[in-house]
Amino acid sequence: MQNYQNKVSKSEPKVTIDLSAVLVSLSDGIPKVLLIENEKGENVINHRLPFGPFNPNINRTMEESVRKWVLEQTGLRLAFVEQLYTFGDRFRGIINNDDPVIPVSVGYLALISRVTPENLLGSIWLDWYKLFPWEDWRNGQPKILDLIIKPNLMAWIQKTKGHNSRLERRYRVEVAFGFSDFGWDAERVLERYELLYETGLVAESLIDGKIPFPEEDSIYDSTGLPLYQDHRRILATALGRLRSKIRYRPVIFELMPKVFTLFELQKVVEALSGENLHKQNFRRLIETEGLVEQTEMVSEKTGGRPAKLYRFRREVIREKPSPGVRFSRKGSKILN
Amino acid sequence: MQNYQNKVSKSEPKVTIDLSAVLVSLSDGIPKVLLIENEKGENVINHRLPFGPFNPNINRTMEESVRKWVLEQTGLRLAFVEQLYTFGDRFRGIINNDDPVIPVSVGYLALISRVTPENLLGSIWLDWYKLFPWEDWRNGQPKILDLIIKPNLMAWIQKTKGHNSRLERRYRVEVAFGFSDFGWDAERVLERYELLYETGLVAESLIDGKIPFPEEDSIYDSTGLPLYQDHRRILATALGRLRSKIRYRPVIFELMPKVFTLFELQKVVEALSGENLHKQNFRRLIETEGLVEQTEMVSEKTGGRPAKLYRFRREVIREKPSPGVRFSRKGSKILN
DNA sequence: AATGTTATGCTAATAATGAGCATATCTTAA
DNA sequence: TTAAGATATGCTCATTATTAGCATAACATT
Repeated sequence: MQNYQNKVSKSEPKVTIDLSAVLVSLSDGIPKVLLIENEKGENVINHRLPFGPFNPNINRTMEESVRKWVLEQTGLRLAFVEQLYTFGDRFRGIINNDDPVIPVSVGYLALISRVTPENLLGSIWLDWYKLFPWEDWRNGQPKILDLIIKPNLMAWIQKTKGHNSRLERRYRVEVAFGFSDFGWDAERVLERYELLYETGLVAESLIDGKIPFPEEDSIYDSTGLPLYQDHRRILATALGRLRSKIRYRPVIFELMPKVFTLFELQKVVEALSGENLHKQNFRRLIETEGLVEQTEMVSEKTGGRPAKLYRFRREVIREKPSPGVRFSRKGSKILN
Repeated sequence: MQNYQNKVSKSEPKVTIDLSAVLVSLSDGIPKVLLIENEKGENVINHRLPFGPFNPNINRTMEESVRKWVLEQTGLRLAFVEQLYTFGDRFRGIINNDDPVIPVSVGYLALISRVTPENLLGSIWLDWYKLFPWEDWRNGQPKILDLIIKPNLMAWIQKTKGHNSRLERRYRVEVAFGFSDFGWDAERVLERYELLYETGLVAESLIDGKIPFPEEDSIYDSTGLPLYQDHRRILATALGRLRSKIRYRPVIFELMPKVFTLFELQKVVEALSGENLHKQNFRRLIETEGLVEQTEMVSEKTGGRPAKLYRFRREVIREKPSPGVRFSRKGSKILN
């Protein structure tokens, strides 16, 4: 049974597996991500995700290893952890030939119920939308879309010759950025980031040498903070996955305190999805889904009438095939 | 910027990345998976997925590499390919200590529009449900569930001491196998396989040394064909993913010919989901989702009234955020 | 007591879903 | 030639969800 293993392993190149973790939390309605400040250097890029190599001699599973790296680099013990994706074409073919080690990276998503002190190794909790300004529609369509992204994407479409090639680009852009019939689809975070990367609208494109020369320096000031290596791509994957997952698994409660008001819950969902929801319908949704149960307590923190406090109803997991916050996806409006 | 890379790479163990492919197709309403017959040996296990190591010096991306391995081992050129999951704890800690190479495997899913000749290297197309007999509910609840699986799982629950530990096992079993309120959830393929593995109900458990001694040999004859290494686990992941993906992306058409009748389409969906669907509602669903358009042709192959032939409406991708076959999940019945 | 603020209850219109009856159009056997 | 069998297809009705609001409740502050 070992035959295949041995046979195919002969001429192996050295491969390294990096494990990277996206830690998500919230404070004051701001969705946050844990970043670590790079050591000083001549780099433009100052931030990275917690990460480290997978060493199976030390940690039996990759998840164990992720937990270890995160603990070492941030002091945090993770609860909810989920594998995201494995990135095998890091730096898009711009591999440093001096370095015989070719890194593959496996991204993980972890949810943290509240932000922790920022300390070890210069870790900070950064507003997710500082990295993806075009993803936050809670105050209407982000200006950057019409000002910078849309015109540049349109130019990119025109730049190619050939009817089919142009059509293909147009379709990709339309679907990813919602210039099509159905409008903005919050979950397509990765598709959007990939397009911006490809069209040279994020700083990483330059650094990876994809784009020959900065056309307008100012663009990169407004298209979000660039990260080390492909970490922003991993983050985009994480945001997309989280946005879709809250709809069919009760993961949102990993981000909530033990008890909470329905409006607090709504604000968290809105912060993640980047969209505003209809308040009355949201509470009906949550209640009829059986996701929560009342406590006898009320919150004093609200301005007006005190809000009842709820807690997560764990039993819902055995009652429905895919319990989650199934709010509608009919585009973004400013409500209430 | 290279600092981190170098620093962490120092004491790397040798890691191998295997890429495995799950090729799915259909013939005569039977969902099939491509397997390769192992070379002769004293093994019990005779089949494996197409796989091979990722060598970044040869193929820039992992997907490229998967395509190459599949082409070499089966002669097939893949169209639709999607990454599934990365398995880092292969053989569950039973690592052969003579072999310093610890394999991590990245699974891929590919859809093939029709089964191909079975030839190169002894590749065969096998009925998916030969590997997962408990997953096919098209003719009612599979007998194996009540006969073998349920009693063994119940015994496994009782085997542990402590109220909490027992409750936890009970919950896992209930949710995975639908002994809970909502019944069978077709998408939880992996959860079910993992449970069977853990409880020693599939042959791989024995081979990996998880279970000390076969209690009843006959069990393993009925719990499906075991595969090389963790390939059956990869297959379970693939089936679960596919079952969920057809609901929100039009991937089902990757498995269809250019034109087809609505009933043919239904049969394919049923074959994958393992459930029977309501015929009239299915066609209403497909039509109102805008997934198909009529051709002027009709099929002669039907026994009675000739059926109109349809084709996939590609434009649907730009019209809806997540077009797919959103049939209901209200459990399985025998319909029509 | 009036005003502002947030929570919460409720409704009418519309859309989606679940289950099934009825009819249409073919082939094949009597 | 007709009856029987087999599908395909059209349509309905009851039920449940969803959307968009209006309206009221319960607090704090002025």
